[in-house]
Amino acid sequence: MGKKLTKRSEDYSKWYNELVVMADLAENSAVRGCMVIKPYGFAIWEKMQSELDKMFKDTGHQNAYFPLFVPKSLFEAEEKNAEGFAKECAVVTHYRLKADPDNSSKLIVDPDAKLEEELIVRPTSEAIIWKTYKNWIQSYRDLPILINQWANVVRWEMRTRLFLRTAEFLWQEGHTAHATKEEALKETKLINDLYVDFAENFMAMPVVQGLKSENERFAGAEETYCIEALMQDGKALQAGTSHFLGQNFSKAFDVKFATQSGGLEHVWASSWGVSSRLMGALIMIHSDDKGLILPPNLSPIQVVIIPIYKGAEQLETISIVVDKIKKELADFGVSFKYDDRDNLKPGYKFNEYELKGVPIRIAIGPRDLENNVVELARRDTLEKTIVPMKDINKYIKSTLKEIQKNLFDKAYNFREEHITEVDTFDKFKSVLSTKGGFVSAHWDGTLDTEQAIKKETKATIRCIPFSDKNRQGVCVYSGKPSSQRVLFAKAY
RNA sequence: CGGGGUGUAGCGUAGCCCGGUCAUCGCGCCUGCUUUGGGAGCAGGAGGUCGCAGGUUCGAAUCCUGCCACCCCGACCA
Repeated sequence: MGKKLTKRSEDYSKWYNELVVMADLAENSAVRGCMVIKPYGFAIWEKMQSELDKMFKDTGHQNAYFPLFVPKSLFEAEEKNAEGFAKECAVVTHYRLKADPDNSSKLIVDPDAKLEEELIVRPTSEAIIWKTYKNWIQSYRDLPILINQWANVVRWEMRTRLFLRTAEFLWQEGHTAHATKEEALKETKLINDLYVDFAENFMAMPVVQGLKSENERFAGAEETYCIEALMQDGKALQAGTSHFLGQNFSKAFDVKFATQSGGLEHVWASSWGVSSRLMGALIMIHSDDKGLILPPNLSPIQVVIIPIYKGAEQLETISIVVDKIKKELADFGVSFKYDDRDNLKPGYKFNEYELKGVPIRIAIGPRDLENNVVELARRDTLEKTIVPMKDINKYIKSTLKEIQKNLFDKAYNFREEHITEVDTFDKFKSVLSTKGGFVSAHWDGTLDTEQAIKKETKATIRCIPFSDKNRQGVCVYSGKPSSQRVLFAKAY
């Protein structure tokens, strides 16, 4: 913290490190690719968590918690799911350590403490949750089950990237069970819409909403709905997914229910999640050369107040006025911080809160006291305004809204400028290599074409958008007929 | 797992080619005084297994071998 940022880094991992949330990596492979979330970073996550949690509960969901460990046999039950994750699992094989007989200061794994069955550290919880649901569901009266879990999961990725792909990450995972296919599909779509709402209205991050291609789909899913965002460097980021699981898991775990008419059927399911990756997205989508820019709706501190003074006496005079402002802000539901640390100069604090992305700064000094005004500065435009003391609340209320909107509009315009429709493969390649962003192109719907394009350009199908449907054309690669444009991009 | 790079104080680094007062500099930290409207100044001070383990040598941050971690590019992926 406190290091001067002179230019945007191409390397976002480094960028994060410079910012407020830092990963301190231990020096051994056991915690390879894990991150430490520092207090300010975690405050952002908590804010995101609490807003999302509210949205889940408003739509009838409940929180629960399931174990970290999944016995291997359970994991095997759903083949596709197991296949999808088998290559990247942390596995517990022993339950005890003992002193090394050759070196008493060292510990070794006790070979006598080998587990009869290995435990998988959950990469996702479908298996253990469906094992549990089997006992919870007998009748249509037990349905639907609408459960969400806030948890950590572990995926032993070959290559990690801070925030975007860490070995351990925080997320929420929803797992729902329904009596009918229609209901499960409706739930899948409901959450997809909810994620759009959260991304756009809280994160100020415009997203494209649509379906994943079969190739990009979650292994155990019949259909994967996604939201896809575009970062400032022109790369796409999958921001949240919602899966229609059909009866895959209920069949794998034999979860049947008695229907109203006396039949016995497998239940229908959905699962969905967003992760701490969203923090990475939030940083990447709004930051500028001065540091983070947080949308007011998610900023742990919306307003920071910085006193400018000489000597304890002046500080005291200012603090009395600030007390009044603090009270008004609190009544107003605005979160704020009064930074009266004496060992740092105002200029230092200005830069610190700009680095942290606090939306509005109030500076107040003797000159302002005389004129009964304060200086307000907004982080997104860096504009400063002198505001009469009595208008502070009004100004702050409207400015917080304006900043939220401005951030969204800015990101939206950038996104729109970076969706390029192309009709030839040459154009496809040149847009990708020069301008970046989403390339909107016709696709014949085959896996072969998708993989050939990926091999040649590194671009994948990010999303088959819900908008932009039913436009006839020919596939940009194969020339075969196509009924819809899809979005390609290089992705994180 | 393949290809490239890096590892020196809390952070960022110089030194490595050509072994020998080379452990350098900046930020940060501690003490004191002066400062405070855009990252304070001066003076003094603390802080290091030079990634780890071997080897070569009279002598290794520097050369050799092995290992580990991190970063970038692939494969894989939220």
